[in-house]
Amino acid sequence: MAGNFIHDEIEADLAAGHAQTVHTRFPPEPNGYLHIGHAKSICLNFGTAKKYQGLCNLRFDDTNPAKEEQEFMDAIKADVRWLGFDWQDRLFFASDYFEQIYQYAVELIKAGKAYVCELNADQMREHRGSIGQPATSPWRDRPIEESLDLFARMRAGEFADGQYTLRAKIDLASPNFVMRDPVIYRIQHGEHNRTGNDWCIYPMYDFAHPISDSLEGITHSICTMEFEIHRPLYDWVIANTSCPTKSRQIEFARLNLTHTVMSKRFLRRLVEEGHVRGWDDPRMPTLSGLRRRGYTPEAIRDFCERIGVAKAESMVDSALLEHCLREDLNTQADRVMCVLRPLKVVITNYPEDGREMLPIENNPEKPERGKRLLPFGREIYIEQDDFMEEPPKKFFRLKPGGEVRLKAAYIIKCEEVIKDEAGNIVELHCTYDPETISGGPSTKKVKATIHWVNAKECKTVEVRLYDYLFTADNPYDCPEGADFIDNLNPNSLEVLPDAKIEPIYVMPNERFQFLRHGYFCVDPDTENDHMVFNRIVSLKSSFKA
RNA sequence: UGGGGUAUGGCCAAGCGGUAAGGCACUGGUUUCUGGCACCAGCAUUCCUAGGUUCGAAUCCUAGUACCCCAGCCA
Repeated sequence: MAGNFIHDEIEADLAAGHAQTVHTRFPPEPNGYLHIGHAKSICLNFGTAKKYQGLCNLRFDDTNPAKEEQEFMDAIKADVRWLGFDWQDRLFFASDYFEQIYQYAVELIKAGKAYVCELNADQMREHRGSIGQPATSPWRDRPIEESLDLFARMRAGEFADGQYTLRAKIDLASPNFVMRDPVIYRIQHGEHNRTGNDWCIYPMYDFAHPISDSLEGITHSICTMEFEIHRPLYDWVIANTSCPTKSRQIEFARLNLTHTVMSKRFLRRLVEEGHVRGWDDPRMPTLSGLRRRGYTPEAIRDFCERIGVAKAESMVDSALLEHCLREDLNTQADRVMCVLRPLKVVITNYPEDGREMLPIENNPEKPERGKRLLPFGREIYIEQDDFMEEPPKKFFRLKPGGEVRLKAAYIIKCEEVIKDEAGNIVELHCTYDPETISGGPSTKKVKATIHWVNAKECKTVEVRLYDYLFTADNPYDCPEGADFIDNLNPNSLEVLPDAKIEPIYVMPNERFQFLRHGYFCVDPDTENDHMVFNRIVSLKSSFKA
């Protein structure tokens, strides 16, 4: 893994003896699906641990039973594994530490460093103070014994939600609001998906996280920039409790990608309002969406490597992700010919019942992938776009009287354009030159080689072409009164129900390069007699009309 | 308006006082039975601005400017 400022810090810590090993963690809250932004964090945490021969834990930060679900935990584990990372036997849950966290809270109360407050949420807001104006709490000087008793009764379930909180006694006048006696425990009745009804009080993130890190022996707690102002509190908790080890929090900037949104809240809206077909819609930046689309874990890891890690807010161009994908798939994916929008071509000088099997390479980047045989015949389909009746000068595919090579077959010449009454081109009559068989002695050159399929021996398949979900680079950039939803790309999905593919057998999730089009993946909607392909990413093209 | 953070080409990003890495994008060209891939070449006299220190500054100092985050009993 390439270095970054976090690694510089880690190396300094190692050199100074502040840490002997490197132990990180990836701590998702199981309240949603992972997206490519999480992939950055996963690669950073697991990658950093590996770089320094350390370990990385997977820990669910499940301290808010109202939001968290088993479904998300299962999906998160599957996504992390799919991305290629292994937490071995180190799957942890903040909820495993509830009893210990509780005891640390008691310890704080006994030391006069925490107290039970009776302000409700609204009152606490009113007492929060403002810039230059300290917060207040009438309960700050409650006797230790009284807080201890109240806290025990909070745990025992004697009170209603919100009636009491436990607050750390730090500094009501701090310019950093996080330090103005933050709530560290709240009452929340309702079932927790792992601890059931064992608890009705739950620790806040700011209290549970440093303690969880410490209990697991985490040396470097890597998180995103918005937690930077929480770091004094993170350090305070470790310094003011007897928790076993000291961990250091280091923050980095989260990933933003052009043409998409990354916040869980907005992704949820896309799903719930039906703008996409689910969390795993191939247009979604979720790992499950990218997986279904056909993205490879290798490409995603490579992308996370290339974007770097820094503290400045940034928005990475989606073109980089696409580049990583093309680079990976170029060597991985076998080539196949598929005509997306078919145009029938009759080769008039080819025998009526003629048929021959022509060899074609599977992957020019990998000769060891060998060749396969393609059926050729008198009637074929070519791409509608590969013929133009009145082409611009730079167009060098098929035109009236013009010639092109059919990949792995012959050079054909367009003799006649057949149209219907409405003037639409319905068919082409061409002739072929038998001397120009691919691999043969002919030295005849033409400007273009196009793909084709045999009309008699091809399969009709459904192809789904995906484009950016949002037209704007930054979907949040919208006129006043508008919403990011208004930036949705109306053409983010185009379904082609009548594509023609050469006769092949496919495996679920298998990826191909459709020659001259792009990379495609078998979608799970595929059934025996109905194949569905997703376009993962198109090929680059330097053709300019 | 208090606190915290960040500013290097269109987009990321190295750089840590010795004279601006790399990738993506883009632009030319070579090659090609994929207008793909590969290959070659080009792409910041300048690092948010203005002063200062120094033989020498993107790097140090001073003063500004812009943007992001913070007043949940979310994480």
